[in-house]
Amino acid sequence: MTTDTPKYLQVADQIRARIESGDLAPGDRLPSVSEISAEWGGSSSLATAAYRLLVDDGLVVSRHGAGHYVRSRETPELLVRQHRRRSEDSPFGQGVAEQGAVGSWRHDSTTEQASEAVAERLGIEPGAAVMHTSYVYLADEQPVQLAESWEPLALTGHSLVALPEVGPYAGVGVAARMRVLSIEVGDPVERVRARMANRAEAQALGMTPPGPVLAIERTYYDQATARPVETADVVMRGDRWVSVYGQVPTP
Amino acid sequence: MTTDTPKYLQVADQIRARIESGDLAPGDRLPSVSEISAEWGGSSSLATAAYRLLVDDGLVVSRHGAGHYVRSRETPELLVRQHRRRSEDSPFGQGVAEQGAVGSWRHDSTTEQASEAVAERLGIEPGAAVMHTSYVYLADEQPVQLAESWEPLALTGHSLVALPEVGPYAGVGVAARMRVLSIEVGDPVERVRARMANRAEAQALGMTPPGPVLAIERTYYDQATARPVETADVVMRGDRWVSVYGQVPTP
DNA sequence: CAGTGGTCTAGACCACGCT
DNA sequence: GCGTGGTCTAGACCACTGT
Repeated sequence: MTTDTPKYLQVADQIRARIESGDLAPGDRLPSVSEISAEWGGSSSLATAAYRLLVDDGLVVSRHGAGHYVRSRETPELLVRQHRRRSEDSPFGQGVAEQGAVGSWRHDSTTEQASEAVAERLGIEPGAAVMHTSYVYLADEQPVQLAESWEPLALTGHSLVALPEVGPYAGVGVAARMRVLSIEVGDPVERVRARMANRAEAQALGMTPPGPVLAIERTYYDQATARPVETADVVMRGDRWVSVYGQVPTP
Repeated sequence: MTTDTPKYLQVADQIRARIESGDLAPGDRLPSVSEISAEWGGSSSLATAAYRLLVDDGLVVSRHGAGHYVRSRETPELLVRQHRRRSEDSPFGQGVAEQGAVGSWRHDSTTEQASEAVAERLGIEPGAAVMHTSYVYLADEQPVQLAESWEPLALTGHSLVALPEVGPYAGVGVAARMRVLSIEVGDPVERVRARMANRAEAQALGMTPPGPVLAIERTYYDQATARPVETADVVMRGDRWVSVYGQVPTP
């Protein structure tokens, strides 16, 4: 009864088992590469390959010159994106403020002709005029979220709120701005995906190397007519954000 | 002016550059390990290490005995996970059926003592008895979704619905099963994250290499008492699933 | 069959940290 | 200084594919 699983996997599995059983606690130092070589025979590459697996899995951290250690369970501070009813704020400001961080953003608006995809999402004809705004959101000066937003210009026309981020209605969120036009918007529809950041996003979000992101396609509708009034692509660092939907019932 | 970047990284970077520039197209065969050894000198481990990086990055696939190939960009049909109100089905069945696929699942239930994390989410004492069920969901025989579910045993006790997937109430979803106990559950609260699959998940979901996943922490509450009745960790392939929240208003 | 990738050995050299 | 991990060599053997 020979085992056909490679030896370096056996080594890794044994160490993993000792970690998961609690035999080795977070922060504990693991056997050195040469200790493993002595115990299992073979060359140093064996232990190195085993540790590489565990490091890739995030179970172990290696400190050059000091040894391998069981990773301490640091759950990085998570920013929360609460999808809340009847909120007047922009969804971004809420979560950041609740974490005690300082939120801010940069933006850039231009009018363009709706692409086929945007037109589809806004229920308008391709080529119709839309206001396109790009956002970069910062928490404590660190970019953490990107968004591209589109609104039909036919809706906001030449009103005070045509430019989302200019004038008295800057930064208050779609719901409040639309109310100026006597439009009531309800909860948005959000389509959430997980994917890898592309290079531009990774650079903008300071992710080296590129990591997973939450990509949300969000659309607000006029509650009276069910017509879309704003659609946006929101991209957030997967390691920093949780997007929350629904709420605990109040009995 | 020597470069201090390791040689295997240089090899990997050069191949990556050729792929990203389009010089090497998806599906193209890459230089063999021995060809690289001949070109760069050194042993086969050099090329092997370089290819390991690229494979881990998802840029390259290796076929044992056949060579390394530029990964082809398959964007498969997206399955939709609709988070819908007043639904009696389990959330999984809906989306799959709408895509014309055949959904099925495997499961495995055991009773255990609640861990600290699970107890926190269920609002019970750590160590209290819970029913723990592991699910693997398949669409057209392909595993596409994993879930770990916990329910307080104090709730379902020795009733017909203590085992989620046994008896007349198998596969109908939490809402319908809880109604048997005269418990009305509302919409769940979902906390959505994006992260990389760990190796076990990647293997279970057939993701080679590990890719981004949607990780959803879902909790159902008793609407009358606001007490949690079920909590689950759901993991879905990020390249296959969209999770949808909210709905277009009906004027 | 020849060619390929995956695993593994035995050991060398270097960069790093003080466990 | 000495032990540590990270890189690298030269090559062996096996498992797999048909490029």
